[in-house]
Amino acid sequence: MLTKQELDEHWAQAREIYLNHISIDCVVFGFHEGQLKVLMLKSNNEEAWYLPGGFVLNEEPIEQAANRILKERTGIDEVFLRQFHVFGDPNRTKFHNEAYKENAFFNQRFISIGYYALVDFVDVKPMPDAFSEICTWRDLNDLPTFQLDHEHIFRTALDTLRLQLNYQPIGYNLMPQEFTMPELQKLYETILDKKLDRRNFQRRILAFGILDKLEQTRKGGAHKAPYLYSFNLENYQAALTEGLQGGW
Amino acid sequence: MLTKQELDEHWAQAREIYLNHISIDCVVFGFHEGQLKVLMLKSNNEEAWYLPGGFVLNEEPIEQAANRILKERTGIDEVFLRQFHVFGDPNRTKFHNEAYKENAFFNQRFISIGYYALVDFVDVKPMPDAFSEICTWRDLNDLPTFQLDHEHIFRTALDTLRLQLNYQPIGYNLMPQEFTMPELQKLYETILDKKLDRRNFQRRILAFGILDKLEQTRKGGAHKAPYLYSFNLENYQAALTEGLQGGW
DNA sequence: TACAATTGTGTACCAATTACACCTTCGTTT
DNA sequence: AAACGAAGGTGTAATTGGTACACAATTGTA
Repeated sequence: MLTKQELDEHWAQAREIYLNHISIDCVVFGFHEGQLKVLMLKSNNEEAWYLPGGFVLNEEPIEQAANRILKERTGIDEVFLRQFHVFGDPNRTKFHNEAYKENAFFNQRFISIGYYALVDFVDVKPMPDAFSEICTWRDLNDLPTFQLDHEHIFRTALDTLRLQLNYQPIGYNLMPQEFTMPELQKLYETILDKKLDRRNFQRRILAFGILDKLEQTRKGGAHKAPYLYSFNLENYQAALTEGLQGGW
Repeated sequence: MLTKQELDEHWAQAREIYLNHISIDCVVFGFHEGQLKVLMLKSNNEEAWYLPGGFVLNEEPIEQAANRILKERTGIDEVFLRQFHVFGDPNRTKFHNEAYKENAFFNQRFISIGYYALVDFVDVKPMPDAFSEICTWRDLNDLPTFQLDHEHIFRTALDTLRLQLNYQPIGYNLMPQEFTMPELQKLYETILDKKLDRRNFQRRILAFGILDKLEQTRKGGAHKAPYLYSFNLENYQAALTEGLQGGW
């Protein structure tokens, strides 16, 4: 944790250590208790929430910068992280610039590269940044007011995720090591915001060949115990690069 | 056309009028005589070709910058133009920086936003920029040596285009007003680099409902005259936003 | 007028998706 | 301990979509 003075010095140097005009914003998706969550921070100054973000060091690849930023807010590394869009409207940080005008670094236009991440909820240790008092998961059904254009960024990420679902396997990054078929289905239903047929979902997802059926079942519920599954990493990776299906 | 001196003055001011560290590169696809083409420029100094590119003015939205750059090289406007990836490796312009080291503006790291465009070949009037002697279409089967990471940028754009083909109608921007079914099929085959069944292609593309069959046929070939089609703009736009098909 | 080449159209077959039903198993209830 | 409710496991018929073909029609040319 940095002191106020160290922070001031950091931002005073920011124009020298970071690339000017470029920022990164991350939409971090997690899944917990049947709900899709997004990691957000609450601004110190106002009743507005924003997405984890940061800047690119002078000699740092942008993918590495995104990873670094993610790690700073979550403590985790080596996660599913993809750029999905660049937000380059000159007015997108107008309000921001006013609020932080005492900070010279923020007094410039930023073009933000949007990344979205899929992470295992339980691995994340949310950590606030220098401008926030709270860093926590927000339920997609109970989203707060967003700062700047972060609602637009979030919405674009969600749309991208839904589209990706059609030709990329997802779940490995969002589910625990072992999970049941109904739990995986709930993930898909939550992302798509749509009910799926239990039997058809199972057949289709199994046909992809990315799951291993385990011997054990999950006892405890007041009903028939479902089988446990885990992802077959080899096939999963293959499906990631190949794409699940073609069109033409 | 600017004189050498005007150019020098322009680049001397570049750090003030353009956002530093940010560039835009465009992969412009055209289709002519059954061949897919990409617009490229040949460097004055070396035997290397590069993609149309440029920079973002201080208060300019990036989409507008991409459009401006495209118009400067082609003369056309209001075309299909989509960002597809950001290239942010710190070494990507290393060679570039050396070659242009007398130009202060180029002596910095650039993160490049990649756009791809689909344009009607005949509308384009290729115009060289300040660093090129030639601006012209290059056949995808006969590509030159690329400068910097432009081969990677081009390849990523082509992969994106192929993927988009699965859930977006394309063709309106690449085909003339009226065209025959075999001509449209050739476009798809060229993009995908794959033969398609004539009859199945026709059934499938017609099922999308984005084509209007015209009364006339195209005479002239030494064979049965094919019907002419045009795109139904209303349905085409709808398909663009809706996506041609879903997965889940 | 016959021919070669190309287009228009149709159909049988297989694969994938959809819409369902029935049985099994778990903890709970009585 | 037997019955029950609720959820999971598995199967199948009907429909849709995709693939692989064949044949007739039309064009300019030989």
